[in-house]
Amino acid sequence: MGRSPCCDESGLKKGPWTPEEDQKLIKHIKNHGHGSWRALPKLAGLNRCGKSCRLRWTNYLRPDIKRGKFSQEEEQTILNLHSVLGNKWSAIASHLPGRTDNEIKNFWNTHLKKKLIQMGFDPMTHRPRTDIFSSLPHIIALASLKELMENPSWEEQALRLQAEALQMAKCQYLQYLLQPPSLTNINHNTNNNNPTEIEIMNLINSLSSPLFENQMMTQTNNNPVQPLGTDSVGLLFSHLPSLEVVPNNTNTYETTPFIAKEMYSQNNEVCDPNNTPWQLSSSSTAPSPPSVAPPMNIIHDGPSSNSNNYGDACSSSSFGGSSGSIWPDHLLLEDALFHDIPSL
DNA sequence: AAAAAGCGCAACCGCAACCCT
DNA sequence: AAGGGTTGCGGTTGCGCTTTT
Repeated sequence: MGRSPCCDESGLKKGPWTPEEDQKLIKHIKNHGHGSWRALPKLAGLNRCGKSCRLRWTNYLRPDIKRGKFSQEEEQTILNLHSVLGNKWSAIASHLPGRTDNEIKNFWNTHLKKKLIQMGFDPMTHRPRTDIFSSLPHIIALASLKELMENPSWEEQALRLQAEALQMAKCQYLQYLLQPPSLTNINHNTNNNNPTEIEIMNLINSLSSPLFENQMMTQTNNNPVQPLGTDSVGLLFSHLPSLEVVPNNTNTYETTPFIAKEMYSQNNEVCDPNNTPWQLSSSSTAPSPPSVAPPMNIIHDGPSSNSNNYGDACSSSSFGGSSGSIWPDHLLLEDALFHDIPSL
């Protein structure tokens, strides 16, 4: 197919727009709409290519554009959507009224991506980076050095830092073990590296620092904050449901209840405390999605089945299917980002 | 105070999908 | 069905501003 010559055409201005050009473009679109972008520059008296005009309008001049800092809600929405959609900036932007794909892309590249990397997460998979243990000695060394230089009681500090770094790494590894399969990988039913319950229990039991408790305590639904004991772990396994999010188009995505909850509920209504299977669709009687939510159907297939990665763990007799509804929000990256986790 | 480095963001580039004839 | 034109999208660049050295 032929490519449009666009800005390569000689004589057309490139680079930053002047206020005069902006005014011409705004005035023309106000009066005539944009029509054919290719024809617009001539009609509007602009020495620009249509592409440049379209970009300027959609990313900057459009009257409904929301400017300023991204709110924490917006930030979390971007993280959630990115974990499902990847770098589909326009799709993500469609859930954030007033924000452009370009703005979201920039925000991701300059802020969120770095934030994830700093916390030891892979920004593409949203999973903890698997090389955490290999880099641990380096991290500990750096952290210890910093403390040594700043704190007179350096021996104590160095020991404390080492312990905390190890705990943090364990937390991240646990998070990795318990996380749903890659959200961007639809065919994930095979996984030969499932952790055993004993491995996970041992890991949990070995974690005891305030740092760990901060990360691992339940914090939802105004429940009294309780550390996770054996029962909690059982619950945790028995309630890792598999969700299918089916957009109106033909693509199918799988996502976590956390993401769905974020997208469809503002008050934790979706996570039914009675474990009633819930279903959301444009025609259902379930809680209506917020205005930013996409017109999707969500099918909840109940507590985790053997068809997913958690099948073995969930069908285990020792972690029997008790009822409840607590999705381990605290195990998810998106939540962790907003907790007060000390950085090393 | 000046230079260097880092950061944020608007704008550009090129590809691919869509549309129209 | 094929081919050319148009639009949309994601990756990248470059520039101006801010912060650090």
